[in-house]
Amino acid sequence: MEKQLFNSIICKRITDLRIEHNFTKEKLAYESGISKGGLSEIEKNMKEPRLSTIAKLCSCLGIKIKDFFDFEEIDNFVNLL
Amino acid sequence: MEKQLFNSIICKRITDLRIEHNFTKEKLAYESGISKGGLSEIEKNMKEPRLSTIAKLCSCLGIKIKDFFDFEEIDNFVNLL
DNA sequence: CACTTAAGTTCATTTATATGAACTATATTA
DNA sequence: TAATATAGTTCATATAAATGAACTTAAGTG
Repeated sequence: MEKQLFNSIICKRITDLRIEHNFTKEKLAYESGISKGGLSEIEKNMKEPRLSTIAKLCSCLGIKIKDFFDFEEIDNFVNLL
Repeated sequence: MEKQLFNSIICKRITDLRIEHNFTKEKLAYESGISKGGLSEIEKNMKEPRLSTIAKLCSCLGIKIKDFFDFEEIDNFVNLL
């Protein structure tokens, strides 16, 4: 089942950052300390990642949480909540 | 049960912003479209708010999500994840 | 071709959050 | 005092995310 629009851009953001940093799903999951099955389902927009999950990913990718949420598409959708 | 340190500063952030904007828990919950019971437990650090919940609160408070995560204490704890 | 390895997906189970109703506490006032 | 209203809390239930194992897929290689 497809989740909401807001979640879909968050999940896409994870994929974009992962590719940008040259990680496979498997590697990012392992090094972040989350399950690769979970990351797979998140990137396919099948679940909404928990905040603590996003924090682990950010820590692994070396970016601040506020910067995770600082990207173009997000501002178009926040108003729809 | 007390939740992790990272979550505690996120929950405190919600309380701080709510007070700053002169909302009661009841009013913020109602206007954000979340349950007041849930908000109560979040502010008491009994649960980790979902990202979509934080997004609703930010929308109601009129702040961007990236700014929600832009505050002093957060940088001290991200490295501990 | 058969085998191995790496990457990704699926799913049953465990664990956790969101809801809404019932409850407590406090203040106000008729 | 009894009644009402407002704010906040607790908890059973419903719903959803995280895990880990089993699975698929594809690439490479003896």
